[in-house]
Amino acid sequence: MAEQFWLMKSEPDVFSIKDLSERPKQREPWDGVRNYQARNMMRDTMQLGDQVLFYHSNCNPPGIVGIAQVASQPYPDPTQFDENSNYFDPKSSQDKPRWILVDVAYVGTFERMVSLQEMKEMPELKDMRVLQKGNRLSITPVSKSEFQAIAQAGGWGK
DNA sequence: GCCAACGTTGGC
DNA sequence: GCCAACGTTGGC
Repeated sequence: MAEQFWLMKSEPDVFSIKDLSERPKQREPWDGVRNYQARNMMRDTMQLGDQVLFYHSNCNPPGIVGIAQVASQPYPDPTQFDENSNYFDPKSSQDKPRWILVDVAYVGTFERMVSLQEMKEMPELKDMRVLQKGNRLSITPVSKSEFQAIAQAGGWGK
């Protein structure tokens, strides 16, 4: 399959790209997703090695701060079984897990953040899913040209 | 903190 | 299956 690209949102107060870069293996299960569309993309469409734009949400300013990649096959999100977790789901079971995730690995941090504001001003990104009004999905597909435009704006790969 | 947009729940 | 009520997201 051709290489694919994604945007994944994370609140930096909860889990930032710096947190990812400081993990011992620079990799982390992308847990806590409790939206079926986002789950389905991790479960059904993501492939090992897919490139990910790491987006900081619910902060000031929001925007894309770096690059990660898909680092595992899909598997059940362990937090859904943990009664002490905020992400515990009493309707899920080991037999029939409801929530599926992939691991994400650190690739690099941009020289400079590409803010949401800037993204809205880039003509190459006018059709980008995450910029459409009312979009709240935490995982969205990104085209290769969109990915490249953002990476370049972030000073990546020079 | 506000609130628009959207997803989920549950009564019927 | 409809839809009102409610909860969450996330920019501002």
